[in-house]
Amino acid sequence: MRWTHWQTLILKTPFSDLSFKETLIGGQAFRWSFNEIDQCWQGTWSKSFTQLRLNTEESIECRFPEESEANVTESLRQYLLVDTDWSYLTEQLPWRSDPVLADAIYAFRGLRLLNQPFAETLLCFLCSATKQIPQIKIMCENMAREIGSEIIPGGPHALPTWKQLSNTSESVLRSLGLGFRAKNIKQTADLIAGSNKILEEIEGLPYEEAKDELTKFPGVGSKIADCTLLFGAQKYQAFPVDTWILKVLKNRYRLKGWNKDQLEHFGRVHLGPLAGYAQQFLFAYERAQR
DNA sequence: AGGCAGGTGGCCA
DNA sequence: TGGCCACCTGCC
Repeated sequence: MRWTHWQTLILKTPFSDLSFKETLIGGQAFRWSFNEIDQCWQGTWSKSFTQLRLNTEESIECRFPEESEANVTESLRQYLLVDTDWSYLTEQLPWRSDPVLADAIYAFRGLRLLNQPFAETLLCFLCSATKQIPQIKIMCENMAREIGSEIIPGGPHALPTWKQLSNTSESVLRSLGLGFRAKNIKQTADLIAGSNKILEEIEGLPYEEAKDELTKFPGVGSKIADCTLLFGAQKYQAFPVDTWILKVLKNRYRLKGWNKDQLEHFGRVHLGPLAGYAQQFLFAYERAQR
């Protein structure tokens, strides 16, 4: 594969080495890996494929297969939200009165949320139930390879569309290692394929309504709906409570005995309209201690 | 070798 | 409402 020359992308907010890596493979996206031969990160989203490396902290370099669509650089800029002022958003978080959050922000300075395609985000997180990140990545790779379309001739495949998934049998999905998630994905695919523009409509709804709609899909509960809205629809008030956040809240915030609904409510009230961004810091911080 | 992992949904008190 | 459990599969 022939690559374009490396281009520089200036970032409004710098990364650190740690936050760059955490942003790509920390668990909000499952389509990035380190290419040892080229010594850079590579990943796919939508119909795009790119390689990235951290240049200075204020900029990254990117390149694309020569056959890429003309707008691929702009697509990457939107995916990475290069013009968003993440340091300003971080300032809005209640770290001044919250030493746990302050520590997490300090450790992962420059961490950001990606702006992933909504449909793909839903699919990836439907795979995530009781699975660790490496396993989720394998499921996504398998689906892309066997069902998704080639992005570049001879290159990687995109994740399948919901249309492609609805044309795939549950047993084929099971053969790709999805386990009991295969049934949920198949049924969700049939619902989406049978209703024109339903995902676009949900993505455009206000947070609460979008969450209500998403949880109507089989296999999508509160946590997966919140991940989909946070990482795939830029609804930053979404506050996914998973096992790691449960640990943070129960142990570091001393909220043992609270149930999940109460903890979700606590997060929303205490962390405010950017609760999801705060969650990403807390998640990274807690996982780093394991 | 058995238990557990970025959950969800159904069932029962 | 709240607790318990099955559900696939792979990995330690």
